[in-house]
Amino acid sequence: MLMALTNRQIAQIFLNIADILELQGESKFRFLSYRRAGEVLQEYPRPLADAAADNTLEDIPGVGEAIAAKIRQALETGEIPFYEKLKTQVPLGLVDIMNINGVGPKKAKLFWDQLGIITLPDLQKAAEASKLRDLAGMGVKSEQKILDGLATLARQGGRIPIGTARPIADAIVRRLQALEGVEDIVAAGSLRRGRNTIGDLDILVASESPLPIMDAFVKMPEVVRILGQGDTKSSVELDIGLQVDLRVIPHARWGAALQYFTGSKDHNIKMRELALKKGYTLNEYAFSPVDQAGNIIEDAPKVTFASEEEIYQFVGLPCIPPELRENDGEFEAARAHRLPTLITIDDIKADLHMHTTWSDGSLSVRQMAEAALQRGRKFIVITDHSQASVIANGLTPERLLEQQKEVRRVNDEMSGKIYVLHGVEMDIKADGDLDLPDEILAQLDFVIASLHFGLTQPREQVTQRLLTAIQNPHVDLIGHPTGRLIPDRDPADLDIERVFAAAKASGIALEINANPRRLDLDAPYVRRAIELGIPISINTDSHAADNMDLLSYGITQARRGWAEAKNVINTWDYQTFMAWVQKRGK
DNA sequence: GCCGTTTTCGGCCCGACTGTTTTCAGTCG
Repeated sequence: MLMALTNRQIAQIFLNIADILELQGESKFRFLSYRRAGEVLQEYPRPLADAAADNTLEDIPGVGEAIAAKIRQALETGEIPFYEKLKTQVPLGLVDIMNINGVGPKKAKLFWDQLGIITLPDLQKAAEASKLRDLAGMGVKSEQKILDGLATLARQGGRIPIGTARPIADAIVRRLQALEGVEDIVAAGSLRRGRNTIGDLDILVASESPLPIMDAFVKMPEVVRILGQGDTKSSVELDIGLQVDLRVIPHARWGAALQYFTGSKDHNIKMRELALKKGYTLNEYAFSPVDQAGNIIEDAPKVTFASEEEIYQFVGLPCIPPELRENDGEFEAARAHRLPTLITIDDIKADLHMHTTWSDGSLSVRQMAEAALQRGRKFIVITDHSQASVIANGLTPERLLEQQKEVRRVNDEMSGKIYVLHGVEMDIKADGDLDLPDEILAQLDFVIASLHFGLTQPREQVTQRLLTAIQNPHVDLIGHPTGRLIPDRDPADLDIERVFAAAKASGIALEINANPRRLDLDAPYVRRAIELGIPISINTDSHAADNMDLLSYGITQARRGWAEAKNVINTWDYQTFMAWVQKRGK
């Protein structure tokens, strides 16, 4: 029996193919095609088997005839002969070696050819034995840089969650902002686009005097290593293994710089192509007129802008919000004037998922209501855990009904300043049963059903559990549907299209859990759910007052999923919301 | 290998910094 390859596994194969082809000196356009396909497939929301079945593989951007054929091979046989052949020509360990900062295809090949190095430990040993410094183009400094890079890789191992990165970025921004000569400052890059995880921080500063700012930057206390320091650009590594890049530019060129350093890379490539069609080359500073051959016309004036809006306007487009800049349909939508009016945090009126001291929260019902009121919420639902979550002190039916009295009392006490509703976050048990009987659920204002255990069950089993919950008429929302935790727990292996189909049929809402460790649903799924007309709900799952401030992460995720206010039930007023839950069979 | 408001063929984004070099290749974002 063949084990089906996941989208991510197939994507990784294409990324590896790209690295191997690059190392072999293949045409850059060829290996870049494989890399782009790999990157796109990592994010593709549908199972590739489904796309193969309905013949839409080649509709995926970056996937043409050749790559579609290879995806089919992977799905049908579990391997791609072309990839198997490449692996006999180039050891796969070289792909890891190319991931070291400062080592690219040329160096990796050099180490392999000259010293037979094919794994990270091989490289470590050779560097420690001072064997790298005598190779052509190498020296003592390069050798040390590789040892540093190996240490970084071991310490950090990849991207960090946005919930960790954003506070660090905010702190750096606040510190640099206080310096003389800083006219403007922003954290750009994948942080500004709101990605779930951040590879490194890109800080952009507008100033006429970069040097003192660079100096203060590289001397920040948490800096353990200076990776580079130039006139306009510096890079450092922080104690937690995070790389931070600083760019300083004059304010008159802020627009192009901000656009450029926000990315994504693919989005920017597209922007430059659009500029070229208008007869300009675009870099991080300005549009420069080019001649027929594509050479910059030296004496022609360059076009600079202070705002991003003007950059987009110059290529004939409305400004594309940072969260959409992934070259994933946003240019087509912009050209057709069909960009979504993305939801903002000000659209949110309610938080429908929160815990109190009745289960594993740290505040009372009353205290949570006051904290929510303080943050401008118009209504909330108290949704403590149900009995199966023993560790979280989950509620038995008796305690749940006991709690309801308190919730009703608090609602009265708040006298309309904020409405406090009573619900539950009910477990979908590992055996597939729901944790509370229908006659209890029927007495609640709002019911969330969530998977907390058995997340590693086989696809059919875990999917069926969610379907059971979705088809129960008392359940209104599926909480954190895939159960993933960033960065350490993979999502459950759901047949997500079946989940969506069932949700669509039952009219249930799906959650974007705003906690930055969850951010579940992920943005591509949000976009797909919205396409299908499934209501989305953004909630903080708060266990304490300050958890409510994590809402912005959920909003960002919704925006990345192209969500408008109308797609999100938390934007409804109290009466509309109550009418919806009552119509659902209460 | 992908792709098309100039194209189904002939293009395919751009600059900063480093380390090793005497003018630049490699790497990165």
